[in-house]
Amino acid sequence: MEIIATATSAECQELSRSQRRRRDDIVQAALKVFDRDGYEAAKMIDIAKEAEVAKGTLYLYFDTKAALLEGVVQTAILPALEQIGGVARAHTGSAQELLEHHIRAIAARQASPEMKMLLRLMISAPEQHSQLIKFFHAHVVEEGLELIRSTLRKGVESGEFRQDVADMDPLVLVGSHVFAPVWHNLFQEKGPLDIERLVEDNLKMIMSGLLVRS
Amino acid sequence: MEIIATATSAECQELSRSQRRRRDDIVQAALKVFDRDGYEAAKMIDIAKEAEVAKGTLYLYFDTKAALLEGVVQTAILPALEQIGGVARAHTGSAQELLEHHIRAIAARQASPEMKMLLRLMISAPEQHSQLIKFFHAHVVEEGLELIRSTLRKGVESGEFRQDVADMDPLVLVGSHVFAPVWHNLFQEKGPLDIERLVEDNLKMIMSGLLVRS
DNA sequence: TCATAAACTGACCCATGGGTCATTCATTGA
DNA sequence: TCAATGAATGACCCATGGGTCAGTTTATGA
Repeated sequence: MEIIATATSAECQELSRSQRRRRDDIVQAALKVFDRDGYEAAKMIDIAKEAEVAKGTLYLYFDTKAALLEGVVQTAILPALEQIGGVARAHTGSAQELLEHHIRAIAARQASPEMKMLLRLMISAPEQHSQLIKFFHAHVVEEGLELIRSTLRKGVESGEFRQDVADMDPLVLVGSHVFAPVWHNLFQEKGPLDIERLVEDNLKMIMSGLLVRS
Repeated sequence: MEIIATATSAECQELSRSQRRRRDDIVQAALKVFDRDGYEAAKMIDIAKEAEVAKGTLYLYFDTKAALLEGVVQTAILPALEQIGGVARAHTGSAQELLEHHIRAIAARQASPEMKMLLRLMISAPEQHSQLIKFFHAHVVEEGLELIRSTLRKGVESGEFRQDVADMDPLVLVGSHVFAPVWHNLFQEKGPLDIERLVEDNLKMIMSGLLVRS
């Protein structure tokens, strides 16, 4: 699994328009089947049927099943995971506002179907997808946590947050949101998480805690 | 996957002492291999080697690979998931104390290696383990959340917590802890979660929020 | 229209691993 | 010591599914 692959073997160079379309059909089909069955259980023949091509055709565009997965991650997953930062440095309002913005963004991102699939993929076979996990840790987890961490510091400096907040593990602020992909994988049928409500409740607690003001 | 199985086929009736030991060897070996490789990728021959028996011997004690998994879950997993309730009704202190107690208990439970394995198992093949997932949802997730919910109500009634806390989604109070099994599956090598610290930070935020007192 | 190449097909190959069972080994009791 | 019982073995069977490639169809362009 080469995440930042520099175009290997089958998917080299420029492809013609029709080739590009075909490739995209296959990627979309694979995304659907991988998501439905999981990577291990997904059968190449099913992906072929879904894409309405013969099995052999898959191998004209991707050398192996693993390469196809890589194509899916690169084409359909990673683009959805682009930065939420940027807003951070430009932002001029209160730390509280900024924190709220970040938490909403993280909650929305974690609720996406891509996250659901990614989580299943990574947990099912961590050894095989160690590169993907590394990428995910660096660009989703750490980046997200660091965003919050810096916002907490900012809030302490501006006097909005208590001193000890600066050393707080940022995970406690988004734990219920990063849990969403797990929920979607296991309990989707029990009714989906009400993300909106979760965010509101979380923000309420973050800002005020539970206790009545003494 | 029959979780509350009433002794099917192979594992019927009383077993002799030596048989019981053998069975337990196999369960322990299976637990180890399932945990290491995941259920799908785990090979019966590897479990046999781990238990220091021949492959055929496994089938004297368990009819199928799935039955072996069931044996593992029943023997090694479920007993570790026994109730955290009970304390609830007996407890006489403040709701705040009770809430803290529950959160510590939940955090500890979620940090266990059994949870790590269970999560992987369920996410890898939700269709096959729907019974297990149902059990897990009812006896771990819902029971845990209900415990918190009732404590929140108690705190509102006693005047410790704000009114609106009663309607809060309890997941926001334990999100970072139920995320622990995911972390352990994916990022163990990046250093384990500092559960103690996470609990302390979480409790601090739950009770006081982040803001300076106005 | 026809030659050439590129895209596509699906029957086939074969490694893998769950499950079987004829045979061997160990234990027990007379 | 010697059946007789049952536990244990591992070579074997076979379904599955990833990957191949000789043959077929479609597109191109002179």
